[in-house]
Amino acid sequence: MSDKSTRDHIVEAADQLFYHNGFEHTSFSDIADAVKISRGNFYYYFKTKDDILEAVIDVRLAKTRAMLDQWERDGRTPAERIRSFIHILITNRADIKQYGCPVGTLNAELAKLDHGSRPEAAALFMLFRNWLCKQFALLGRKRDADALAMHVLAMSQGVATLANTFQDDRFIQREVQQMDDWLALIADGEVPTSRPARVN
Amino acid sequence: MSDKSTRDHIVEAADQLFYHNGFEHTSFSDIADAVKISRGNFYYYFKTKDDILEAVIDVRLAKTRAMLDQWERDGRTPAERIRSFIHILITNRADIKQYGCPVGTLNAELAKLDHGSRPEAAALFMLFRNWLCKQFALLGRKRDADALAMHVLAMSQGVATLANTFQDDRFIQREVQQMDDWLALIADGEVPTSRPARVN
DNA sequence: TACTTATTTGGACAATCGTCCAACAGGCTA
DNA sequence: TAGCCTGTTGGACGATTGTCCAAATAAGTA
Repeated sequence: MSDKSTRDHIVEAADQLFYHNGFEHTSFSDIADAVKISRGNFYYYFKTKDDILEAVIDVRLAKTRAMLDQWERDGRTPAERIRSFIHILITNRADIKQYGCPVGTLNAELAKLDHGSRPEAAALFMLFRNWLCKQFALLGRKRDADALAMHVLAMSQGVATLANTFQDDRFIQREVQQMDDWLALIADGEVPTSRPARVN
Repeated sequence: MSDKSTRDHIVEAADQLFYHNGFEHTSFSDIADAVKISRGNFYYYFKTKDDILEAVIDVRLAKTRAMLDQWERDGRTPAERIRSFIHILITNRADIKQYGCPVGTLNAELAKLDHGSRPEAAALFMLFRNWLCKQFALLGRKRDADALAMHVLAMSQGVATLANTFQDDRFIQREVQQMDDWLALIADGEVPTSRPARVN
């Protein structure tokens, strides 16, 4: 039918450019230059720029699902799996320092543009939220699993935002360390529901 | 010399539009329509769009300084003052739900645009950081005051980002409650330096 | 009153945006 | 070979962008 490589190259380049420079700030010409095709060729694969965004989000959704599945196979305990999530901050710290969190910044931009693909971008967050929720439930925190998932998500977002603004690596390291310690307490059942630890 | 009201109206309208729709997505025409002046009149007060951004940031810096000074006068204890900061999330929850944090989203956008005013936007964050740092020092946490300040900033940013994405009010309420409890522990000297609480 | 300065107007400008298409190249089948 | 399908090209299009200015108006001074 169709040679998928060109379409894939477009989506791949758009994905990176949207992350690095933002969706609106990225033009057709920018993507065309990156893929080294003519500007007119886009219309053969995508009707509008918004269609490219949808394709990019779809790819990100698929990649995220694959990553979460992999973590579920690799991590022997729920705590280990949650730790895998937290440690993306370390793994991707170079990119985060330069461009922030790809999920958070995309959602923030689409909110300002009042863009039609906001729900799909939010689904990206929902993927992590539900996965984390599941892991906390397995940890025996069924009652407040979602609250804990949101808490971890919020921390990660905040750390990414500040690391980006202040261009600070060690801040990431420090906050991840704290989250690891916090997670260990949760895993040991030492933190009361929905409340911070209280010293006896 | 010059009637400042027109200039002030421009900056005021630009401030709001930049927050609601983003800097790049806001055009001269948008601002002109809001202020009800002709598009050409901008050049009398500002040479470029970037100059308007600088003016907007300057106003935000001044307003923020005034707010922090006020909190310092009102709050009788450092803990009360820090609580004032945390509770912006509640006070401004309607705007945060719709547009996110004005400081965080501006910094995120300028980072992607690789904009020249990034440092000035970061100074907006620095204002909060230094003020919080001072309050934690007064609380007797001189050694890790800045780390605690960054931690509070990060939490606030993460909460704002997720509240915006998920359009969730109660999430803000819940996280603020947790931060209040955490702050109370810090104020009572019950949380070890740079580490989460450890149950005996 | 006249003259000067301060402010505002509406449109010109070059560039860029997303969109769209007629023409063309290359490979495959008949 | 001739015809057809799949991909690709480069540029036209109307709209919009930020910038800039000559002219008109308002305000203030002599």
